[in-house]
Amino acid sequence: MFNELASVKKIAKGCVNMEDNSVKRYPLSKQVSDKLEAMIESGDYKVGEKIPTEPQLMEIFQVSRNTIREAVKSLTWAGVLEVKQGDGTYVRSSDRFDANMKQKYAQVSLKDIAEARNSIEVTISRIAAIRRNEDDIEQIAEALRKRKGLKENIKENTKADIDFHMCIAEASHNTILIDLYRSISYYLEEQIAERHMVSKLKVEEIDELHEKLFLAIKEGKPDMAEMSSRDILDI
Amino acid sequence: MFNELASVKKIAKGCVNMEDNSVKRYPLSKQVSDKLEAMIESGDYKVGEKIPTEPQLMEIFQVSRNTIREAVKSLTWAGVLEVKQGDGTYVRSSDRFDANMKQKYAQVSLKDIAEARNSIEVTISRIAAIRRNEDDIEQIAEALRKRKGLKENIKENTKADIDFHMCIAEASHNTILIDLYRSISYYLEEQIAERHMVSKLKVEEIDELHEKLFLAIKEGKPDMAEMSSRDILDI
DNA sequence: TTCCATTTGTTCGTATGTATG
DNA sequence: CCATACATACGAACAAATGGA
Repeated sequence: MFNELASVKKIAKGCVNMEDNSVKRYPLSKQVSDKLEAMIESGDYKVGEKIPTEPQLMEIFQVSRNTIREAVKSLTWAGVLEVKQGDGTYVRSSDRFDANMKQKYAQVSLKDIAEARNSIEVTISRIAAIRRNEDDIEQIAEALRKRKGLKENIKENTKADIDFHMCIAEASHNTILIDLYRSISYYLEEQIAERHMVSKLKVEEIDELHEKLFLAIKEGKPDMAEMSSRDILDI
Repeated sequence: MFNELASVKKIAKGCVNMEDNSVKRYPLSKQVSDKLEAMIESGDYKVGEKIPTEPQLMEIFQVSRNTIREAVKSLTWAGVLEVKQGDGTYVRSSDRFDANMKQKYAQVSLKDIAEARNSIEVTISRIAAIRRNEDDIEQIAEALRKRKGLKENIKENTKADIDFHMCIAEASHNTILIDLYRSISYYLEEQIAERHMVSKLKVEEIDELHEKLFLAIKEGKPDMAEMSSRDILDI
């Protein structure tokens, strides 16, 4: 079953000598976790699947059980693996990023989270206005159309709204800001979906504000984009 | 030196019996980390201070070194402790919130990370100008003084600079923004420490910009704070 | 500067407990 | 009940980094 794993390159014990006299530490446990993560990312083990047992991993990587456990533990804390005592270890997610977010947000007030999201949204709008390309503009325009289309269905509307802002986030071309914004947005979506329900403005006015934001980004005006974004949030 | 610790209640080995027949596992390492965290939260060990060495902790809690290390590790990953090989273990934060973002950031380009940090810094400056209180202003002023003081030692200077901006972050009174900023800052501190070395401006001009940011926050001018913050980063 | 004691880092072996199927 | 698999804990040895003599 794990024959293909027998071809795993022998793990180098101790340190790795670099050019000159510099030495880079590369702990066995780190080597193992790196290899495991690479295997997961390359699809050797898919999400939901069980990875080999600890004794099997000992055999595969030729290290002690403690080292295996150390590696598995780090991937567990990174959200990549999920361990079930008496059963086995499963692949939870191939994405290292949003796994931990939920746990972290659990204790923080919704108000702070919303504010953090809004802050990032404003700053993202500014960057997007500077860095967007033609493709981004097209994507945002499309999302804006969809957003305008539906009015009655709240859930659909919320989703369209998030899509619109996610398109803007993508246009910032900054991986970490995108991931931060997405993680927080999805978390908030689960918690509340009524930002537009408490709005003091009419639907038409909100649409207009979004239109303005789009134009600012399209025309590459960061200050205007930032202001428009703030206007939307200050509803 | 650690006599007051001798009074720590003996840690119960094995399991804790609950009412009925339910049994709740309470691992030694978890007991140790809980106690350590409680001590930190209660002020027995303050932020920046060194906690007892591993052998001392073994003596205090009467458990093996591996157990101590497991406990310390969990607090390290929770952002509460900071371990320095060959030196000791320090209290980084009494707040358990900032989980290990380091691993999450590992695959993202430094450029994106720096930009994300700068974005958050700008938005934090704006919020701080709105929400700061007298105590915040005093803290920031103090950090500004320290920042101005030393000029030659690069490492010290970097630390003072981070402290200054962390004070501003604290003044925003938004837990998640503070933690995001702190996590990213610490990560960047390890990666690069030369933001001011590549600066095109003279030291005096940089100082002046920081002074301006402080005044904007002190006088409660969000727009001016945001602009000043951006000026500092656009160096 | 070198040397050395201290402190943490990594890895192994071993034993025993607990949960699952 | 039992074989399997993971959880916890102890002890030991050596490596590597730090700070001070």
